[in-house]
Amino acid sequence: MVRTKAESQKCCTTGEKMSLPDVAWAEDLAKLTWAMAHPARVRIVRLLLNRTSCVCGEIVEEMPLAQSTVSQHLKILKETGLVQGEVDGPRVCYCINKDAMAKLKKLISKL
Amino acid sequence: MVRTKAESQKCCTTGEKMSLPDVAWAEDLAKLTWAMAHPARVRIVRLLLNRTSCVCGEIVEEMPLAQSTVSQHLKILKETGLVQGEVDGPRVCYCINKDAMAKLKKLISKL
DNA sequence: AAGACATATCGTATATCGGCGATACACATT
DNA sequence: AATGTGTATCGCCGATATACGATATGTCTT
Repeated sequence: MVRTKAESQKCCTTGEKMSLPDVAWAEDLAKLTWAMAHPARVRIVRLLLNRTSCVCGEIVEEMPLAQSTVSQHLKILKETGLVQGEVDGPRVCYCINKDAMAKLKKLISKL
Repeated sequence: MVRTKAESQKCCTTGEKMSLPDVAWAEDLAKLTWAMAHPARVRIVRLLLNRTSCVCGEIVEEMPLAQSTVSQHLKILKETGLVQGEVDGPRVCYCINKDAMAKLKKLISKL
């Protein structure tokens, strides 16, 4: 337990009636944050933001993980919509879905 | 697989050399996002932001979860620093750690 | 000291994650 | 058709998350 007083922030001041935050919204945000809740996925997103795009193989090279593992993480990022994959001949080119990223940033910033 | 072309966003344009994003930073962000990666925890945070503070029991009442489960989620939020608990007599009063929240928002916004 | 109350922790069951190698699949080239 | 290359999926495993009831801990009151 935290037994020390909160130093710079007051606690236990009031208790207004609160409106139940809608569950759907919470699940929405949780889904997005969950996608970013793994260092590998954070790095992948970061990678894709630094470059304009990235072929899957390049991502694998940058990560200390097996190709199949990276592919799994990419799948998760795709499912949450944060990343898009475009088939480019024999390879797949990934890029950030800016709309989804914007949504994540908005939801977090409006917390 | 995603087989459709990304409509409004160009993909596979260039491939600049990228600097490996530091792992520590990724782990930092992943830890914070992981704390928010569950609807129940998102709702708890939301709850604490709406009110200035909240006694544990009130949180339990608002959630469709057992008291022990809520306590577990609170523990996770405390461990990541997003929330602070202050013992107030027989009860515990929780509030948001604004510094940690600011850090989360900053890390996300600077993505 | 004893009881009532609030919260944390323990123990357990189940589900999901995260990792890998092996394999399947898709596309391009020969 | 056959081969090669790049990527996705499968099957498996250990580790961890999630949920709960039961119990322990701690704090007020009587």
